[in-house]
Amino acid sequence: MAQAKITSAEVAARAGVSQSAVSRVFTPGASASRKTVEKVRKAARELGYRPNALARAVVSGKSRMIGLVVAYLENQFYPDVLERLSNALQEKGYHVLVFMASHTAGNIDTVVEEILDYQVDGIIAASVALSSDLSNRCNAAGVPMVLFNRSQDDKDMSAVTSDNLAGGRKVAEFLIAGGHKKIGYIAGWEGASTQRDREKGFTDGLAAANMALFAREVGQFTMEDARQATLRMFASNPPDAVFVANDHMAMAVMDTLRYELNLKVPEDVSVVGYDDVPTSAWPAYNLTTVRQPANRMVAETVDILLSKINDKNTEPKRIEIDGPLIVRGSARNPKEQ
Amino acid sequence: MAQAKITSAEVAARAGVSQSAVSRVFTPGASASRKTVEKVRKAARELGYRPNALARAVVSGKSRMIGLVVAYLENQFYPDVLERLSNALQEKGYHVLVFMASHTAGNIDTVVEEILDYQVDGIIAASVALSSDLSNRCNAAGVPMVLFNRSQDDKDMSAVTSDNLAGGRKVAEFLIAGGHKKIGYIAGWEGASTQRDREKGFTDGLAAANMALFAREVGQFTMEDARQATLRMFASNPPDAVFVANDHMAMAVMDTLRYELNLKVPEDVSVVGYDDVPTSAWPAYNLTTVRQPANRMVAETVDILLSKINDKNTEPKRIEIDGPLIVRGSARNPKEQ
DNA sequence: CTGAAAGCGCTAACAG
DNA sequence: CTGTTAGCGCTTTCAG
Repeated sequence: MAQAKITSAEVAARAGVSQSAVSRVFTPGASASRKTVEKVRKAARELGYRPNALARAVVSGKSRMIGLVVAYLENQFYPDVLERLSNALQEKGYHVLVFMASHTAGNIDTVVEEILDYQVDGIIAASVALSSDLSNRCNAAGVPMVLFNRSQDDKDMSAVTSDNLAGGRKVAEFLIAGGHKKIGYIAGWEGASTQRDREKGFTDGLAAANMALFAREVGQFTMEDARQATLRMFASNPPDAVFVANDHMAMAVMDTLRYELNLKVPEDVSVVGYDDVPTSAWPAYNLTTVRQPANRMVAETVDILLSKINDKNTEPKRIEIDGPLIVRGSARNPKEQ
Repeated sequence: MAQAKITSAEVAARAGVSQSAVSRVFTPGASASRKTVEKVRKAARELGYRPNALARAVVSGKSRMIGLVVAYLENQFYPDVLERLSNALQEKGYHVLVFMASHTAGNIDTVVEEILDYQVDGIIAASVALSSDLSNRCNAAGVPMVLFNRSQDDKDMSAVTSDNLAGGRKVAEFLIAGGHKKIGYIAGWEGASTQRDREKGFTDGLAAANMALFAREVGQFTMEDARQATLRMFASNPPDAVFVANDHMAMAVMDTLRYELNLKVPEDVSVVGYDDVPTSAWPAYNLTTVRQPANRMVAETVDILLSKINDKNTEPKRIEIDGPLIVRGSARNPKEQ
């Protein structure tokens, strides 16, 4: 039957020490004599005692929980990131409280309020834009936050992204080197900084070679919108290459090209994506793409967040990590011409 | 600057009522006069007060957090489930504390102990097997647990799965009806109940038609192992159809068949999977598969867990939800012969 | 190093 | 309905 939970007082009684002694034994930085430690550990083991993390949090003001806000897990990049993030944080003794900022479950502002209620030590917002009002609240509550894969103009906000500008430019250079003349772009949701930066880098790269976008459609970062965008683009004036703002959409674009438009990739059209999600390496897609170095991005994110937790006065940091172009088979390769 | 957090006492002072009055106003089931409610709400709004969920949890014994143990998010079925689970729980006022039971971050037993430390109200274990010792600890701690997509012999353990036995049988019948004579099976990790049940249902279905497995290899539920398994199977005695224990592996099998073995699917080999993950519907795979009704499985899981939280004496339940065979193009279709 | 005592912010009887 | 009074389980001074 459900045995009542063991308290430190009970352990203390059994070990013949004070309750605070028990607390010290289970507090990382505290000191106790070898003898006390042994007695307490023994009693604790026999009773099956484990400290109550919540009570500890209430009094110490540190919950060792990190709130993670994430919008949708359909794009493979995010499960991957979630897993890495959770692992990295677990290693540091933190745990992740997940909040889905989906459409159904109330708006994002509500979600962040709820997170704050749980006294998280920090917040990671993955691919969600926050009202500045909200970031103020977090600040007011003294809860550091870092944006993952999004950046905001707000100078006090830490953010980790890949170098989307450079990435977009690399794609342009690659496509130009491949001899493409009619280059199209399928955009993501235009409110996203990643979308804007990738496009900017891309068109800058084009401009550097005196070229401009031959066609442009918006795919909103969803597969269905990307499909529609592809159909529209190829109905009017078909390009010979298309850069798609992320892999998730790029795969929809490839499918649409191949199975609805009967076009060959890369013979008829070159396709390049962004992210390098696991699926992109599958033979069926074999997608040329810019890699977002998830491991390094995660490491930086955790790093910044923990620094800020340990010292609230740490300056906000914006990091852009360079990612390589991964050349596979979905785009004509200049080297092999 | 980081303003100190507001307490109910401060709100009480400003509203000119007692601290407990404030507590009542913010406690769902409690009663307070219209007048008090107004005064308190006003003061709270002005101060930006929100109740501390952790302090509440300590004293009430209810944290309104659910621990979710999940092993790996690479198989798309799980991100999908995680998202649905989190949404469903959020709607009921619960939040999800995620624990990755990965290889790197310590073994699963440790993970569950950590969850328990956070005083979660319940645990959902997705696709992870627990030592019976561990389920005892949860029981002892009075924390209900339900297994998702796994079942265990332990009769006290609630579990929600699809009807894997029936699913496996459907595949056998479908393949037989398709006129296949040499039917192979690529197994998942053999410790998994899903693997065992799917295979059992499948071979039972074969046996009912006086057939037996023509070939069998183990793919461990990973793409690379599945690839190797495929290579082995087709090197020795190639079947004309293969049932793969889940979609994640099935896609690796298809890729291997097409791009390494130069076989056509379904002309040379029929492939059928299990799960119906989003990717399976993509034109590149167009995989015939047994759908696991994630939405219903999630709904049941949440239902069972919350019932048990509200009344610890609720009987454990094992639910198997029937899922349809989704006929697409990766296997020869009897109807079209 | 150790115990006693004072809280952390909140809920839950308990009288009124 | 409301305020007062105890705690929840733990950390953290503070003397010793």
